[in-house]
Amino acid sequence: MPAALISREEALARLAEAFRALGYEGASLGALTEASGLGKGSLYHYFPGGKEQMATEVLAHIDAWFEAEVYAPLRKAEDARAAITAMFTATDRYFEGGGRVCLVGVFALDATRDRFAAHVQSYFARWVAALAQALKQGGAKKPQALAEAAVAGIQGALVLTRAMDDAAIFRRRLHVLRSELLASLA
Amino acid sequence: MPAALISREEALARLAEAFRALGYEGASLGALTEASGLGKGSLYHYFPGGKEQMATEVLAHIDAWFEAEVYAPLRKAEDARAAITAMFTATDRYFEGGGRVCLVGVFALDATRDRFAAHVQSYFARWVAALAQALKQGGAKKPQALAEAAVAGIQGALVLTRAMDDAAIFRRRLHVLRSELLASLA
DNA sequence: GTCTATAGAGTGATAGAC
DNA sequence: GTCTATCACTCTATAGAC
Repeated sequence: MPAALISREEALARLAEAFRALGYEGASLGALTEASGLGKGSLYHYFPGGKEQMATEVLAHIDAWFEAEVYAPLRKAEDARAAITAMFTATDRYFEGGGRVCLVGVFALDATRDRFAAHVQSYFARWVAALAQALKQGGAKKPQALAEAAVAGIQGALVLTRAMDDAAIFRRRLHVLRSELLASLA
Repeated sequence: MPAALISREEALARLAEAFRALGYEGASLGALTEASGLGKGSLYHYFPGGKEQMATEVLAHIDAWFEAEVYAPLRKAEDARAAITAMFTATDRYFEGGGRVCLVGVFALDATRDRFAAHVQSYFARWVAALAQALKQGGAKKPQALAEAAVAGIQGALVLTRAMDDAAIFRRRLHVLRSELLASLA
């Protein structure tokens, strides 16, 4: 059969949303087949490693997106102010103004973390490091601490937003975090 | 059997740790029986509503602890500085310096939230409100925003700490958040 | 005929309920 | 401990492209 109704790429994006909403344990294969729009056969054809492979590839996909859209621009930033502003724009877009939760954060909190510990750790470590580098380049005094505060702040904002089911919290928090970082620049 | 080896209270505390570590979906009844130290029969004797009742009672237990140790002291604070310092001490103790994760935060992030939405929302809303009241009483300028930032900051610190498996992150973040709140007081 | 993509009934194991 | 539902996963069957 030549023309698949749903591409592997599209299936991966849909799987990501399912894992994001349900968590790793909560995402049953039934839910994943339904979300992906693929039959069980197709799913296992694409992902012979099963659920774990699906999650691993979803994490890799997210990682690649952040690497290209967030980490790399921060690292090679010449204008720290612009780079940091761009990071918040990308972050807001990615998390859909708080309507979407961080899959890596979800995986980090429960026992799923142990299974994907390397992915989870790398995602956050590289985010903090890239942001710290941009802050340092911009002349901030404590770049590492500021970067840690901002990344933690974003994750906390997602938790609070989801808990209260109020996207305004996310917007408010992002705005404040951005202002604080920009104010720290020389 | 007349004398239970494990009290209902003790069982509840152990169930809380299991839910905390595994998430709601991830906590199988097998894991819960093992964690509780009770047989399956005793578990259902104590919690006829099954897994959902266990989680509900665990949430209520956590809620009561925070109400007594954190929210109430903040609300009736005469000395805002002392009350806020006490909040951070209690928070650090409760989360064991970052070695323990926030069960309500874990529940908030995945589909579990829908099941316990009222508990989850109330927990965070009351924390933010109580802290905002203490800040206001202490003469802070934007108590609501500051309180939101602090509670989100604590949750984010827990996510980052667990993701990086580094308790130093939690200590650093709590210290900074406390300093910021204290600095905001008149 | 072979290969890739598909669907879905069927597998044993284990879940949660009681 | 027993029940049934559901789990992750396998397998067979089938379709069309080459």
